[in-house]
Amino acid sequence: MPYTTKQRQAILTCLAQRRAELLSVSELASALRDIGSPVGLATIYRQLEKLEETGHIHKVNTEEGAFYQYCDHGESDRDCFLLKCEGCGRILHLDCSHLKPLYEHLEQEHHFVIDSRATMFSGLCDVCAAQRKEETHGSK
Amino acid sequence: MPYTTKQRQAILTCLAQRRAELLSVSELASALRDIGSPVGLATIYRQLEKLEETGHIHKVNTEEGAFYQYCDHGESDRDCFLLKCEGCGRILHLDCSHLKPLYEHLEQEHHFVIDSRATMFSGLCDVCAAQRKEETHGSK
DNA sequence: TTGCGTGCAAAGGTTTTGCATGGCA
DNA sequence: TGCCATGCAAAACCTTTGCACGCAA
Repeated sequence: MPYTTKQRQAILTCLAQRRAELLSVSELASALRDIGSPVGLATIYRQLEKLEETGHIHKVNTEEGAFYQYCDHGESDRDCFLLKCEGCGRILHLDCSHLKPLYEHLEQEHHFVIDSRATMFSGLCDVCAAQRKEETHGSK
Repeated sequence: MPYTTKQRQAILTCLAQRRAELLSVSELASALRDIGSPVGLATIYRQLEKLEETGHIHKVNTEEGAFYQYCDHGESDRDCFLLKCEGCGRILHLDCSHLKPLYEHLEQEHHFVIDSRATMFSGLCDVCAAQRKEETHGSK
């Protein structure tokens, strides 16, 4: 492990505590400010790059920009399944046993190896789907 | 179909002719200049957004920024499944009967409605997977 | 003490926006 | 004629870089 500075520590801790979410750099910056450990933007970018290289975190590029996620070192054979709601913009995590068989099928039959940590399913969460359905019925 | 302007036409033609590649906005702009149909940057961005909405092209967000690719899949109400190769960056289309049941499961059990046109599976295509495997064996 | 990490501010690049103009239906 | 698309330039953003200083090993 390289240097351990309090900034690096704070960044990693912050991401670890909110491991269920994907954080943008600005969200991370304000989260750090909120817990009383403000870190300069340049430092955040530099540390995130290093943390990604060392496998501590994962970077996800989306339509809305880059997001960072704590990486559970546990050799994550667990199905990590990301759902992005197009309605409210939130990113949900899901453990679902139906995924692995599908991925195996894709690999064996279609010769494509899925990277589940980088795969983001887009759609609507229950709240937004219900809301949209209501709107459709409601007017016009 | 909305207006068909020569700029829109030029952009789509340019992407179609180079459908094997992913083009960045600046690459697209200079390609348009090269064929004698220069288009303003703002217009390119605005048309790309529309072309993406109508399903004519794909937008790919990568580490190196956004890229655009012509979509061969046409209008089709058929289920269009997208695979993005992290190795070569290309987007592959796939018709696979295993996906629909999964999506139904997600909707019924996890209350998440998948938007298959917006969902991009990330991973490695057969070529890149083989290459990577080779590299791993080869050195170190 | 040494060298990497930090913060600030400036630079760089990309994408969006405002507004007057132009062209298709 | 009425709209929408266009082009330009400015603005807004995000990310990187240069440099002097600070702090962990």
